[in-house]
Amino acid sequence: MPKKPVAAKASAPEPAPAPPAATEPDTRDRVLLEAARLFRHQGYAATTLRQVADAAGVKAGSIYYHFESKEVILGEVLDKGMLNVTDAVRQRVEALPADASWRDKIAAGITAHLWGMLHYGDFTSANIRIYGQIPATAKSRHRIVRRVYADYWDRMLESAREAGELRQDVNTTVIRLFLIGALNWTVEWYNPQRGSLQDLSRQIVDVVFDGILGHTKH
Amino acid sequence: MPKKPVAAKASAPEPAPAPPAATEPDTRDRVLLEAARLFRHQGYAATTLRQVADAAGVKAGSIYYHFESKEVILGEVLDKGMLNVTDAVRQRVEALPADASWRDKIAAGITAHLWGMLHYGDFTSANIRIYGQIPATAKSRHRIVRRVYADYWDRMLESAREAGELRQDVNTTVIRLFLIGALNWTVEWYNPQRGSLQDLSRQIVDVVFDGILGHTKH
DNA sequence: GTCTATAAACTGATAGAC
DNA sequence: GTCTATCAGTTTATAGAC
Repeated sequence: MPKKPVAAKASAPEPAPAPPAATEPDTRDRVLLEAARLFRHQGYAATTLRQVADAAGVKAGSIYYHFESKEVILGEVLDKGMLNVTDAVRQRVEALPADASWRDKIAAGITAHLWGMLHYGDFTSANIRIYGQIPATAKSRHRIVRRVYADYWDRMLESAREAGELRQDVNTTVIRLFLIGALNWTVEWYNPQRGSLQDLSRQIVDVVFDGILGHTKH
Repeated sequence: MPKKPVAAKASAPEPAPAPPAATEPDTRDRVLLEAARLFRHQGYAATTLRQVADAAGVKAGSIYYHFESKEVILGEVLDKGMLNVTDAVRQRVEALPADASWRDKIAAGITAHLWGMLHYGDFTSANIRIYGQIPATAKSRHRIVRRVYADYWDRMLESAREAGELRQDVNTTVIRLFLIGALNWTVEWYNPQRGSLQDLSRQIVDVVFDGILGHTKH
């Protein structure tokens, strides 16, 4: 049962690994990609390995060469959805100048979360759609990946509050749950034909910061 | 195949219908209730009619006396989730005094939507969780019920905007999608043990109206 | 690495007794 | 109204050829 190569072994005199260029994904990656797409639109239990195999261009039996079971595929799809968004947010926030305000960091986090959600749509949408519907074992194995991301936001919001950049009369956990929930749901309704992602991000950041009433001033 | 009695027939000299008191739900209602609960936690396709029957205290074959098919059960669960919330919001908004501002109406709508989502949790959560995962036929039959509710909010937000009570630089459709999405997601994270629904409603209305920064003034 | 063939179990739905 | 029994079709996963 081969695993995805993570790094070249130091001692093996192999040829240099091919650059991760715009080459077609191998069977293993195609299975994950199509599984995410099918989990998203049909749910986990409703998706058969025959469907995944068909979409990936192999026969059902061949999947078991790459994955131990259907649940292992599920685990990888869930993790990939969360980790992609986590990485996108981290990179964007940490790319800000050292003197950036917490307001700037939160705005960057919102923009990056939106971009990540929509860019990895099948993985992220599958994640939020089916998380409440999967076997308890898969759920508990994935929970830590979610916790890490929640903690990242909690620290950011708490710091902003301590710096006086956030309102004091609303719980930061409530803000985090409300905000992330709202952002997650965009993947269910955003339509690129009705406006650019950049424009949507601007509107959402404005509403999150200043509300929908609009007679505010900074 | 009996249908749920909707109103007493004018010509039939039947005894007065029993008051809809705190009596146990009949088999048909129990099936709907347990189906909603199982759809919510397992998804539509993953839920077997044997599971629904067991939970409702009957045998699988008996379900077909009350429902034509599994998909008919699905349709009723989906409609019930949306209609319950729609009714709750309508009643609460229309109960306001005649001179209520649009701001008051929107606040009442948010509070009622939250209450409805959480009070009919299995139906509403099943609805938002599985809507993207059901057969196209069931989807299209349910779509109109969703459209009615979206239109109600669009009219309310548009009126508020025309009255100058809403910011002009954000699309009202974006506001509606973002707001309803955020409110829907509360059913996935709200925990009554961490605070009352009343307190949560207050915090959410405040954040939606004035944002998370907090240095605003009216 | 991918295939075919198959095992063992489960599915929605129907027929007919009571 | 509810039951038992059953049909025809699926499902995940395995074994072994190539």
